[in-house]
Amino acid sequence: MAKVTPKSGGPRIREGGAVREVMDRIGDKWSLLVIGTLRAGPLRFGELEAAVAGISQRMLTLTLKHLVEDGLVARTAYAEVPPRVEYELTELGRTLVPLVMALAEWAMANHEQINANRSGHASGEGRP
Amino acid sequence: MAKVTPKSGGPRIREGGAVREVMDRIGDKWSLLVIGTLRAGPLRFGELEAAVAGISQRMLTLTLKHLVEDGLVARTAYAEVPPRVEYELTELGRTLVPLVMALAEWAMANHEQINANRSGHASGEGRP
DNA sequence: CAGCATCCTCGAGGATACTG
DNA sequence: CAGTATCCTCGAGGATGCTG
Repeated sequence: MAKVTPKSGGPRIREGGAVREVMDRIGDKWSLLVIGTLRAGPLRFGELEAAVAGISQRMLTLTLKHLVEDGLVARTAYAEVPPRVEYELTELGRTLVPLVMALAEWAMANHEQINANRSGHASGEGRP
Repeated sequence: MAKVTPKSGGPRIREGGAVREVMDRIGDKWSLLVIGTLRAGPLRFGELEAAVAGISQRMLTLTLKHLVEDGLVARTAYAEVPPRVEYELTELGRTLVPLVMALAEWAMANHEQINANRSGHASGEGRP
């Protein structure tokens, strides 16, 4: 996989590889939800589990592991009992917050219209 | 259910339902790729297939069908032979373009760093 | 509390072939 | 050219139980 078909005149962007690559990482709903949830500050595992609510413990573990690996989230374990672990966005992760929030806001602003379109999409879809 | 966004003061956003819902639709990589590809103007089925390149014909069909149902993409079939069908973003779909592009640009700007972090994520991930 | 490990299901998605 | 139909695989992801 490589270049996209260069279209005449249009401001073409090299979206082939990088976007796909990154999307495979942060493109899944859990990652985006977690990032959005962490934007306010550090949270513990349990807090995240409650905040995202709907995510399984396994998925939260995996998602966090990936995000930490990618350097989007920092994990801090406090060696005490009971164990406490906090997750927070790194600088890199924070640069993603505005995009995630924009997406979230778009979703909230338009999900009704989308639902409406989906129900009877023979009337006037797409024309707000 | 026209939820307002209390983004100022209380840094808590009602992201539970709507975001998840919309993410399930446009959150998959194919939808985002297709939307991004269509931003320059109408494209025919075959052009899209070539432009996205990596997408299977089946997935393109399904993705387009969903996007049309959601009112993000308009389908125009010209009754002629050989058949010609063009897809283009609706008004609603166009409002999503800036976000998609922002995501694409973020991806291209940071995928190297992410890859670096993933390889040896004990060095300087995130930017501590 | 935080988090691996295991089993199992279910549907996203690719390959292929056919049609209008 | 623009799909539709069918089969089949593979891995995302939930449920459950155990450990540090």
